[in-house]
Amino acid sequence: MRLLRGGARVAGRIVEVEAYLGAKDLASHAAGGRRTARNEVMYGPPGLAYVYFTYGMHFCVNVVCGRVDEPVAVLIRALEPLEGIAMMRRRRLAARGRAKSPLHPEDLCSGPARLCQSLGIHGGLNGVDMTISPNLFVERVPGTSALESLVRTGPRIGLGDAGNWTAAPLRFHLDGSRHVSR
DNA sequence: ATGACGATTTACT
DNA sequence: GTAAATCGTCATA
Repeated sequence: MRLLRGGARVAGRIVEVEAYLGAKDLASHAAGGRRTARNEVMYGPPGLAYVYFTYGMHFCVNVVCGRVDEPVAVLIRALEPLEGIAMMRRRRLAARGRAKSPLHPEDLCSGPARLCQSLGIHGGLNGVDMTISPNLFVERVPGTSALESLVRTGPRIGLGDAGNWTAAPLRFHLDGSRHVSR
């Protein structure tokens, strides 16, 4: 699968995701059935983009996957850059201000907030239909498949204490990809 | 009204 | 490994 940003035509292959499985998932923004202005689109139909702002400075993007009123979503954590790499680099450099460390190709989209910088994903895209919108969509890459043997699983990253759910193996990434988050 | 806390990134010791 | 940056959101009062 790949994530594509329209207009400037910037795209990447999805190589790392995390699943958030509804009201029972204590690590989810919708844990316990919490429903607020911020997470409202998680309760919408599948295919919507749930874009949220966090840590006072970063955006992250999810694909809503559950039925209406079921807050299931998949957080896109990393991409392998495919198109518009020069644009990605420009946006990342701009977002970092005058950072000192070098910006390697594998630093462009290897993290949920990094990929949002590279693709120019912001709060204005919250709620867009990713199956239709020319601005932001996900599509299958012809001739490819996520073979189970190439996908590894593990605990989700960056969670606080989420009880039983803290260590649930709901992070999935392509084995051996240099573009997954560190 | 207030305060604690992030589904993170970056730099520094 | 530890810590700073930085502010919207949410629970509590």
